Amino acid sequence: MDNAKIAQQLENLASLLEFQGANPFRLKAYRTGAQVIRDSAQSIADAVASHEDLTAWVGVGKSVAQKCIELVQTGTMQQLVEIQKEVPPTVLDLLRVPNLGPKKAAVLFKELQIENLEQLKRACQQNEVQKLKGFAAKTQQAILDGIAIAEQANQRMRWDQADQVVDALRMHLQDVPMLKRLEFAGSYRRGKETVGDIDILVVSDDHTIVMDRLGSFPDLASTIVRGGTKMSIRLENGFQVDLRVVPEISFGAALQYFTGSQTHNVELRHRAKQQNLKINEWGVFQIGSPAELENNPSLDGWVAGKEEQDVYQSVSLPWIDPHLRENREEFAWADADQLPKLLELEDIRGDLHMHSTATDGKNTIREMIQAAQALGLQYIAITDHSQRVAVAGGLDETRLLKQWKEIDILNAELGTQFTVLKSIECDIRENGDMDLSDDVLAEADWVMASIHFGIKQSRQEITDRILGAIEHPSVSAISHPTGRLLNRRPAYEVDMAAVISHAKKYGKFLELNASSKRLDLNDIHLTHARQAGVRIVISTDAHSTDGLASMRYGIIQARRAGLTQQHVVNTRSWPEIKAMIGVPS
DNA sequence: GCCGTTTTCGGCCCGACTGTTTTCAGTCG
Repeated sequence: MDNAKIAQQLENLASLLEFQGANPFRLKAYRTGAQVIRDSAQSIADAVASHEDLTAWVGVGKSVAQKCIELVQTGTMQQLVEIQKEVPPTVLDLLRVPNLGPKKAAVLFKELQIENLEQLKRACQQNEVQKLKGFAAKTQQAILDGIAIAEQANQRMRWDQADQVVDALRMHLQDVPMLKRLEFAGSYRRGKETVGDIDILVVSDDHTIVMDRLGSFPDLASTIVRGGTKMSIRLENGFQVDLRVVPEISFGAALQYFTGSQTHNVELRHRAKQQNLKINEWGVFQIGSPAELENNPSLDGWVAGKEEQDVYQSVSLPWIDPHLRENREEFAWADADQLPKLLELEDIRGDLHMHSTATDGKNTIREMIQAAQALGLQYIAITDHSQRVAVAGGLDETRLLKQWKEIDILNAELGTQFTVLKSIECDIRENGDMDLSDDVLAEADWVMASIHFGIKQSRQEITDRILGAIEHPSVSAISHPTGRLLNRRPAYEVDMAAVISHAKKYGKFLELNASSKRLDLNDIHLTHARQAGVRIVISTDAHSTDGLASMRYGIIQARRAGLTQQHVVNTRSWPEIKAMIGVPS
């Protein structure tokens, strides 16, 4: 059982206990434990096998440790099994309904035996819900509205989709009269691969005019709440947009607060408290000061809040990049004054994964070269599909060798200014064989190996296929190593810890596929690769000249994993990369 | 349930908004 599964079980346990009204701090403890376990590069299963003391991990105490041991050794958690006899797991669906939290859901379960969305909907329609104490007509209607939202796709947006919504909102809001500052916060600003809602932060002396403008956004479906400083709307596509209007003196504190993540903020405020300070969205305050009592930044006791870096500075921390704010390593780095200089788009010198019209790409090699040159790149690899990918017109050896002759001619034309690598995205067949002969692969400049078929195989089979490819002398990198498609297809079963250690041993690279639909590896796997010393290649997998712009999505993902220029191979010249392939890192 | 450079007990981040209320609980972020 891997860390993610263990974390999921702990979270389920916390949610079901919450339903039963358990001590909130106990739930917090389980959820903290789950996050620590999910983020850790070390396998819990391995730690249990070697009788390691799990309570040495901060956030894991006696109880969570015992549950981990039980899960690893037996595959189940008795306490979870027991509680599921009392509370059916389907009740967790109820918690996805906006306006319905654990307290109200528990009442509905207890009083009306409601276990799922279908039963809840019927109870509302039959006016059973509004008869309950603490519920009334408005609450019943709010639940009914919420069910419709929960039944909708209810997915998080991919970051690139959120980016488009943000652009539209910015265009709509930026010329509001008397608008002093406008910023987008939340998981969008943290660059998370998917975004749950959009958070807008505004400084203006006139709250009404800003909120009225948001209320006229063309894609608006409904206004959820509107108060003095806060407004929430729902868009036609179901997504929520939150607006906060704050005074100029509070902008930094509010930006920090609404950027999150929640666990990052909890840690920051915890540190503030130890220094007799309190941080909220209005600023940093001396505890017990008049301003703290009044929440009025103009009074004494206000310490900081105008700029985000002032907030961090007030608790003796350097400004921390939003991409790192997940309460993983950033505070330890900040304490040691070792925050990394994160990778930037300008650091990238080449793109080592793209397709041409020879297979399923939309542009010719010459067009891809021109587009790459326009972006300032020094080299590209044309990595068309191999023959196994028949639907894409994958290349057999004859066609591949012909393409390489074409590339020779182009390189002769280009001179020393730009280099096109003779490459291939070679499939790892279901039986573990490479899709092209060793002789042909040996002639390539650059070989990426990837899995497109047999993705339902067992964890062991898929892992073995990838480990075999890593060992192949001609393979340089494994592309989109987990095969996931965001919001569409989960990762296939693969032992990433084994892949990472094998890549290290054989000096091969792992790809961060920058396509906004993939972003594969994810931030956690990238972090583990960095910690293990495995080098990463970030590439676009472009199927057209436009696709080359996807590099920026990969940069954000890499930054979230704390990657710097030195962790990423294609920040180097091609000859430097070539010298690194197959050299254990 | 977890934690500790004030603590092995006593605290655990913090505030806005809504609805059902006579002063606050629930939900959300």
